[in-house]
Amino acid sequence: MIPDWLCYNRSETFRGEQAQHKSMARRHNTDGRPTIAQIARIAGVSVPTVSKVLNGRADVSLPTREKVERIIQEYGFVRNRAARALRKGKTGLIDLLLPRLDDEYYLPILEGVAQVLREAGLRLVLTATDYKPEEEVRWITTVTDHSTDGILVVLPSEQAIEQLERSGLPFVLIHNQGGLQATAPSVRITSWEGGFVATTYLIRLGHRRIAYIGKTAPARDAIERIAGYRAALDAAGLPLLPELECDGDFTEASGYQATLRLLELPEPPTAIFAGNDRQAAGVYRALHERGLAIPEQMSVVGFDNLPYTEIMNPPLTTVHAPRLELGRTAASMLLRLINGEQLEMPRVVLPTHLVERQSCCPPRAG
Amino acid sequence: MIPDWLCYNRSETFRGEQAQHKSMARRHNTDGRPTIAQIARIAGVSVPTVSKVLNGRADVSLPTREKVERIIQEYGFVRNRAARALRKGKTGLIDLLLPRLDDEYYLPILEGVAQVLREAGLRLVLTATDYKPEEEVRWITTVTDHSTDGILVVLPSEQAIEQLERSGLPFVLIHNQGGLQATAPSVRITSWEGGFVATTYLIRLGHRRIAYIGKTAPARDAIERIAGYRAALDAAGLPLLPELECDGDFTEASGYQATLRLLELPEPPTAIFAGNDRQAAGVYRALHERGLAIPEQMSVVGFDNLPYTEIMNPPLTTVHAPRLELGRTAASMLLRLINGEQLEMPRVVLPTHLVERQSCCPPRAG
DNA sequence: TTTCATCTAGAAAACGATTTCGATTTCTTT
DNA sequence: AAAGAAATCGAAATCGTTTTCTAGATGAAA
Repeated sequence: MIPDWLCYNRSETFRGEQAQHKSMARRHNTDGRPTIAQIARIAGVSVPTVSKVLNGRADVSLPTREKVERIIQEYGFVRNRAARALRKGKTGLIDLLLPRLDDEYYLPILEGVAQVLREAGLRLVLTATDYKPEEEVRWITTVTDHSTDGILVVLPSEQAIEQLERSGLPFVLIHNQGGLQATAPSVRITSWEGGFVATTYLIRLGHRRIAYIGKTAPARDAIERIAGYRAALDAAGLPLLPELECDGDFTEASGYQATLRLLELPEPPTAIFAGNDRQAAGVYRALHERGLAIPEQMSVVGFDNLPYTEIMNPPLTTVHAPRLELGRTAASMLLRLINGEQLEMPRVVLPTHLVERQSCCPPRAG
Repeated sequence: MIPDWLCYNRSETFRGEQAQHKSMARRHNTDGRPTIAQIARIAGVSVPTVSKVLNGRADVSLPTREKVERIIQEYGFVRNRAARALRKGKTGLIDLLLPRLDDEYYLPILEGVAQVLREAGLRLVLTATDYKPEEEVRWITTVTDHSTDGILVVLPSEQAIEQLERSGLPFVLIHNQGGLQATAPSVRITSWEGGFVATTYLIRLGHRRIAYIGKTAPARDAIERIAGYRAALDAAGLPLLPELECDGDFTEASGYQATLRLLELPEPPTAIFAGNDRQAAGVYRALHERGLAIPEQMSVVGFDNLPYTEIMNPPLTTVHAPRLELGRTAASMLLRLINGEQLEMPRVVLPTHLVERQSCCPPRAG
């Protein structure tokens, strides 16, 4: 009688174990990791049975299940993801495209995405595009194969969005620059409101001459921030003074330069709303160099709430951009899309809020 | 006569295109993405020929190659990574395990790894372990399946290293805490030397009472830093004063606390070597609060050279930890390991160096 | 004891690519 | 023109898993 551990795939067994040399038989599986077939043979069951045990199917008797589980434990078996992905059409991988990795701004976004994916048992494939749209398109091409189940893109270019829509893969955009009519799922922050609130805060403190830095930054968020600034001045009945709207590309250096120019004005401002925290750091440096006290001689407000704003001297009052939530929300939305669910709110906007610290006070009388 | 586009895999063609319903025929490939078989059929060639074109094999005639390439272009075909990975036994994925993502210290490491992998055409799977060894072990288990070709681990735990060695997968450790006798491939920085150089620099400036903060941080790098500090004092014939070696767990708060205690000493130090930049930020805060001028009344040196040290007031003199190179080097080593090469230098140590800025000067006479 | 429903387990067919190897065809060479 | 070499192409096997579908075994009900 033939023992049942010989019954499965006998021809394969013979060729695999007897007719061929050992070295040939395991050409691929060189690291000696067992496959389902080997586990099955050892346990004296069929391959599907092992698969059923692995996937917690019901149609396996308790003794069989326990035997298989013991052997899986003993041999430290883990299943081959590629084979599983091929068969199931899912890879368990999510792509995240970031403009760059050496910018701490994106770090909480990354962290938020990672948190949600970890909870869902998915893994995160990270790609930096270096702000180059061609790079982005190139990556989306390689990403659009079956290698991931979904894509998150931070600051996507128009072409990237087009390509994503064509690909048919689930995706969610973070900080979408695109036009307001766009329908692609996306998560943004209320930059306009942040600019409005920051400026209004300075106005309430009594400031009348408030400068803004960052007019030349092209990102949509930057445009909204200055729009919020202007709207706040307007709402308070204050004039919009062109000489108080400074160029700035959201770098520390441009904040420094702009501040020096502001200080040379016949009538300098009493407060500066830096478009982001990096520019605020430049503002600080210029003010320190000129020996001006913050906030007594100049109030400063930033935007983003980067970690180091807390340890600036004095700690910077700034608009908090909820970047962790940005990442978490986008990832959650993507998960729902992958699940085939409809998003009741495909375009989410997360609120910003002012974090009051010690870089602002009322202007000096006179 | 039978047209040649019908000749390949006829039975499959019939079942796939005629006998079955459309919905059933493409149960998996729901997004309408073409497969090699479909491209082959359209081009009137066999599946292997398309594969050869895709892989740039030589045994394809120019007209055939061009025809296939045109059709691949036209239909926007991209090959299924899972299938390729299964067959080739390589996934094109590298795992990077980081303690956490919300710590900007690791950012340049991540960037360095990403750079090298991008150049190599590999993709980066990112995982944060949150400093929990169990998490780490859990992840290494799921990672040790065939889903990645290699693993990079930052600050690995002992158990993680053991598990990696058992797995047989190529791996490289970054900031390995382990014993000096360990043979696993790893990349570290010269923390001891950094501590030595920083302290010596202060001694050369004329300081005699130099404090160190960060005695309680358990990481190997922290231990080496204080050892370098002590060695420098020793080499200069200066006494090791226990009251000048402060507790500190490398957080901003502990730098602040330690500084306050140091200032209450009957004879406070004239210089502080903060174990890292975060603690240096706490030192600054305490000194600013007490109205002490940096560097005139207190010299400060940090360690790590985080981005914000440049914009501190005054800019912080600190020891540069080459974190980008840490990432690049580790990734390059891993690539070589994956290629089956032997590493002539499995344990690499990258040099640190002092970055002189404006937080140090000679102590006041008397 | 017979009949029918319920469990279990396995054979075989996918999933989509790559690789090997043999069969043609085409090109040289004598 | 015949023989050998080189170029080109495709049939079939394979990677390791999941899924479907069917065949026995077992149990319960009549």
